[in-house]
Amino acid sequence: MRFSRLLVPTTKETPNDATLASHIYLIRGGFIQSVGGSGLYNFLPLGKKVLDKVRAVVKDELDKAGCQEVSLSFVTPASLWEESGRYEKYGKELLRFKDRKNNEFVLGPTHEEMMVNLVRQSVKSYKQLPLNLYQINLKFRDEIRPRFGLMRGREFLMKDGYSFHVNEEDMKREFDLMEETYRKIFIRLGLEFRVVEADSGAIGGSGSKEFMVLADSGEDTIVVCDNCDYGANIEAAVRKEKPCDAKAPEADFAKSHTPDTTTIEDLATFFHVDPYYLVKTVAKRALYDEGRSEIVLFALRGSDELQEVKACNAVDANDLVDVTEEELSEVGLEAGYMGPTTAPEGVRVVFDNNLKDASSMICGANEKDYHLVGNSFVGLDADYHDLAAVQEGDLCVHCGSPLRYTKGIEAGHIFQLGTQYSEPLGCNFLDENGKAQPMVMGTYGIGVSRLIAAIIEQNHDDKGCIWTKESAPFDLQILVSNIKDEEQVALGEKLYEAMKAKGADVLLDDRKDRFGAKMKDYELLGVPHAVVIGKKLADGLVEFVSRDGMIKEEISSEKVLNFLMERF
RNA sequence: CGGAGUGUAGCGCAGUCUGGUAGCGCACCUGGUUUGGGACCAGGGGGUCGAAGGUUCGAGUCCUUUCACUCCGACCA
Repeated sequence: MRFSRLLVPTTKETPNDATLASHIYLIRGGFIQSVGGSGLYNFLPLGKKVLDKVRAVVKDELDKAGCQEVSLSFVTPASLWEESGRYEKYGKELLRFKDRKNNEFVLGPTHEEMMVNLVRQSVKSYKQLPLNLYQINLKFRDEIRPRFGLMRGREFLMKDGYSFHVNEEDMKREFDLMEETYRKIFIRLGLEFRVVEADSGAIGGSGSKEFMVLADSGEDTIVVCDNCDYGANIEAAVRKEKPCDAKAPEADFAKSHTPDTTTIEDLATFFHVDPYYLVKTVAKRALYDEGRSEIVLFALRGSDELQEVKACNAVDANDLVDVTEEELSEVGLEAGYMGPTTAPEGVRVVFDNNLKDASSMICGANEKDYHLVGNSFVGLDADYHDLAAVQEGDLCVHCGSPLRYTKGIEAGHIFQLGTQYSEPLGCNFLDENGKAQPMVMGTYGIGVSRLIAAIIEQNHDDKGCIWTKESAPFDLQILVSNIKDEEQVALGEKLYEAMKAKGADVLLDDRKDRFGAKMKDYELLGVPHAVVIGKKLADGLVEFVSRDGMIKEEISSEKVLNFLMERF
């Protein structure tokens, strides 16, 4: 391709809403173009090339692993979502609309229902299983707050795959195969990543893993162990039971007057105890289907923080929202003095696992200005769940080493679904005995357009993009410094034609601009290698540039063709 | 949905308080000079001033309504 013919509107100025490197450079480099803000983007020729290359890697590895590509209708009848029960559960991110006949449709952010529908219509026998089908298509998610360019757009390209099996065991085999396949994809794309245990969220199911591209700008906090390979999203991370060095307070059970002592900090000071021996009681309103909701008290140690996703899962709610003091009063609760043991009738209480058999605890008395001391939960029959967020320094359940936080970009997610969708949607097969059984499913996603952002987040410098080999828009860029110098042009053309003939994807910068402008554009676009044909050609020399580190190497102009032929 | 802002040329912005010819930088077009780090000179094109209504002789500017977008928070593959 000739630069003079290429539509790449590069700019010097950064768009004012862009803060992330990937967002800035993808826009400035003319890869993508914002469509009236709001998380919608056009892919310009260069962006489309990168997208296609990433997509090709994904497809190649999946096909090698035996998956089959399909393409599902983008518009989905709402009835399918009603069948699976997700129509209500999914919330406002699901874009819903009606056609002229007033039938309801959705634009799917993920396509479990559609794929199950496809399979239940065409697969009847165990002989046709297992099956792994995927598509790489646009998805739409009506984000509350789209931002960060391709990282969190509303419309995005995603690979979503679904596998169907006769039993759990075979599904797990496929799940492991997909993990391996995903690893290959991420490695080929040149990414530094970590596979972590995750919460399953709205997709549902159990045993899910996320592929996190490590980057400081990542939106997810992940907990990792440096000693072993344990890694988990903060939403799902577990830790070794936490001991406490501080002495337990000695007190018999009693009601204690504690005016103006409403925070854990105040209480710890007031009683001179470690927060470990205090009960933190967090009230949330849990939202369920059909608009039902209730106030739930989550009790955990004062030294811990509530992990909302865990809490939400513990009560099987669709969502948790904050409650106001007025709402608390209505059910007889007093902010700052809530406790799990004396909660008013009808208020649901969930205990953190860490409180099981705990003693010498201090908690709110559910009465203004009073706390209860000397509580013992030994043998207490209560609703116990893991509710606490793992903190840095907590110990790994596998090897006992300290855990630490890092940031990641979620670029892939694989789930063991089981029969969660096949059962309600009636996706059954006949087994050897002619008995109908629901298929056991797995589901696997990769955010393809998000991967592009992730690649740049991880691979850039202060000048622009540094594409990895398999994601680069071109293999090589040939930069003719002065387009009026016939010798330079002649060599540039010769190399360009020769490399093109060899099958390399080459970009020839034949524009009339000055050297500086061309160089800046090269750095911004981030093609892995360039040949710069400039002033030194008079001395028989050209430069070979590697974008990563901007390493320049002088090469004889006579030998450069051979050099390139060997290298590309 | 809560708080704060912004809508003026493709992009970034001034002009609005105090009503009176629609501006600047970048980008774009023409001609010329220039060609190793985003050049220079000269000339030029491009606007329903987010939308609707109102006040006024006159509205980008004042009033009312409305829409959109951005940022912080909550939330989220």
